Amino acid sequence: MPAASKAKPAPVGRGRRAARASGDERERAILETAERLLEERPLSEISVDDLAKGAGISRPTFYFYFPSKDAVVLTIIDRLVTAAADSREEALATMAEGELRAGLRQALTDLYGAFRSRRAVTLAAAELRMRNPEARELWSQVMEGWVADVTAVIEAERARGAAPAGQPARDLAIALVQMNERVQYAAFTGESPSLDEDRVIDVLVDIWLRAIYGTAEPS
Amino acid sequence: MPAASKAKPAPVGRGRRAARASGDERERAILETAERLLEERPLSEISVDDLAKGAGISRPTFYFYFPSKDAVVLTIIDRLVTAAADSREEALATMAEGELRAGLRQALTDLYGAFRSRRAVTLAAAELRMRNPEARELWSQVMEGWVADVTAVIEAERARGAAPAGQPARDLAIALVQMNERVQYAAFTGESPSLDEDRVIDVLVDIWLRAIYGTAEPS
DNA sequence: AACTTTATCAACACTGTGTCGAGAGAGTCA
DNA sequence: TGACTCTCTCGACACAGTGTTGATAAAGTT
Repeated sequence: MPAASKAKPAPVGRGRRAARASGDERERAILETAERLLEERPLSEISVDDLAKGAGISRPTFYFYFPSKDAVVLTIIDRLVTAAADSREEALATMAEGELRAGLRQALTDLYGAFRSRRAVTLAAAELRMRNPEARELWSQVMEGWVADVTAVIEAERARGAAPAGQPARDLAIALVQMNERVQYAAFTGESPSLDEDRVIDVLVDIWLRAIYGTAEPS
Repeated sequence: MPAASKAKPAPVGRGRRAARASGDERERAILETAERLLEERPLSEISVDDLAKGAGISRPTFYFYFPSKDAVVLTIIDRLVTAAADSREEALATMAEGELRAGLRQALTDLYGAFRSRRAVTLAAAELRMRNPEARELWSQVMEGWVADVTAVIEAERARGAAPAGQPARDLAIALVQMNERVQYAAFTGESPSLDEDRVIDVLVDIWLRAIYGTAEPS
């Protein structure tokens, strides 16, 4: 007996049907085609037919594997989001007690790297979020997780007297996390104005440190 | 002679054809219909037929007035953007020398108000920007203007010794302006996480002041 | 009255989505 | 072996939306 045949816990699937046997191959082909095409052009300019053709099947057959174009992208985003969540947790873990400042830079660098390495998917996620509630929900969870962790860090730093009081920690965290999202997105698209890719981290870290540890007075 | 008939300097028009005589009325009806429908649902769920019906004309007749749905929205955005630019200039003008800190709060408040009062249009602009180069360009100009002014303010404050040195003023300005855009957008949609509408200004002003005037050390 | 301009829309061509129903091929089992 | 059941495939269809064409009406001009 080859390997898994019944022992496949239904890949949960962002609304897509469970896969089986030889069909796995097709499914992978569709996902790979989608990732490839997203490197070339925006999601809105990719049709179901493009995905089907790229995977070597007809358009109706595509619908055997995924209920829509959005579902394909959602599956891809799901992976990115999982990877990003791991990056975040790991980064914040190594950032325990004491050297928070250096740890923060590391955390922002790792997270930035996670999205930059999948730039095309990140941009597709932003596009899909505009019109797809499921994509919105998925992204929302990433942001919530990130905000929750940052809030905890800020509160801990304030509690041990390392950071001065100020706006509610969660409010501060929301604004900072959203700043990162927008600044990174702009750097990826290269729109103008935007930060050069190699300036992003320095600028963001500086603002984070000042927002968390600084006051509004020059020293 | 009624009034203007030939003496109409062709309203430049975001790609739309010049209007005339009784057609002006229709054109206005289309724009008003668009604004009204945008209060109800996202741009992607509004069709050319919806706009035509709302203005009391057939779909082909719509194309006599505007070349596409996007052109209608672009015209609307153009007005918002012009109003926002005025807000910005005015706010920064009253913010001359000295009381920069209070002026900054006023400037952010005014700009926030300009977009909040046209929430539906602001959200449509964000949506259109994703897939329309002209909308991107238009938005880009607003951001550039804003960044240029903020850069000048930061440099002036540093020059007179009121603000400490730090990241290049323009880089700082880009990140701060983009933070505002994202935080305001999130507050408008009410996505989660997002700041409560009445917390937005306090939080943003605090971060701006710390980023510009503060250092990364608690006082 | 002939002519021009503005304004209107039915009918068409086209692109893209998603569904239906008729199979083909592979595996099961009686 | 032959009936049965899966998985997988796709031609043909129905639909929704965009944008164009060409015929025509109504109003203004000469």
